[in-house]
Amino acid sequence: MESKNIVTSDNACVLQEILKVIGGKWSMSIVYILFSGTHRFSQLEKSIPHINTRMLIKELKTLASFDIVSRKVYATVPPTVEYTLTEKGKMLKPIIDDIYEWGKVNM
Amino acid sequence: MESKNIVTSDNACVLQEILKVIGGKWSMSIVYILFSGTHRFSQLEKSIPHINTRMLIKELKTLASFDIVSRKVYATVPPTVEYTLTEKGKMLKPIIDDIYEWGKVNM
DNA sequence: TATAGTACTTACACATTTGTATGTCTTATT
DNA sequence: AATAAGACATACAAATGTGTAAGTACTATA
Repeated sequence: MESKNIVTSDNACVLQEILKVIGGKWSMSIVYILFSGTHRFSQLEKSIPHINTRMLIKELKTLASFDIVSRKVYATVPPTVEYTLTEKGKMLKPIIDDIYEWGKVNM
Repeated sequence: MESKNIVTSDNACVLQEILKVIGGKWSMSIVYILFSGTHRFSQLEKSIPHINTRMLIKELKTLASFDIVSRKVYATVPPTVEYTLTEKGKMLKPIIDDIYEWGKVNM
């Protein structure tokens, strides 16, 4: 079952879908933070320098829609929301570790 | 030397630099093709469905500027140009393999 | 003389992503 | 009565990315 190193419509599609998840400016930073465990919205905001509210919201929404992170809402006042990586999200770890490794060696 | 899972300005920068390389719509497809060896411009164009000239040129230029691919020009008529992955480029293989793997399992 | 082949370049326009600023909701505190 | 806290939403603008169409250079071939 060797790959033939041809970019077909199929695997190009897969690549481009994945870029929707990890290709954004902030996605990998968010996922990286969540590797260390559940975080609240405000904690994420503090942990990621220079991100703004709108972007954090938007990325979390995207990540949730791809089932990379899960949201848990507590009906407190003011509201509390926790974000946690799903199993699918946790499986991104080798990719992001590799990327970091590559970056450290090559940049 | 455990990482502390904090996105600093430094490592966020690394992530964002890497996205300039692998974050474009076509970059990973090009690199993927080049894993199988040196290709000419026209071969790349044929191997990657739906890419257009301008985008291929532009991505190759970016990849070359990051020293991911190298260009070799032959003074023939019409001109011949060969593109090959550099060592740095070849080191992207585990990343892209992981991404594919993740995609196959999760999408 | 016209056309084809190869590797581009340029100008323009449309689309998507990102950023900035401000507003909303509910209740407790000053 | 005004303010703060937490997690958003909304409107708008600026910045980037992507696509389309056409053109360039040189020479061999029909």
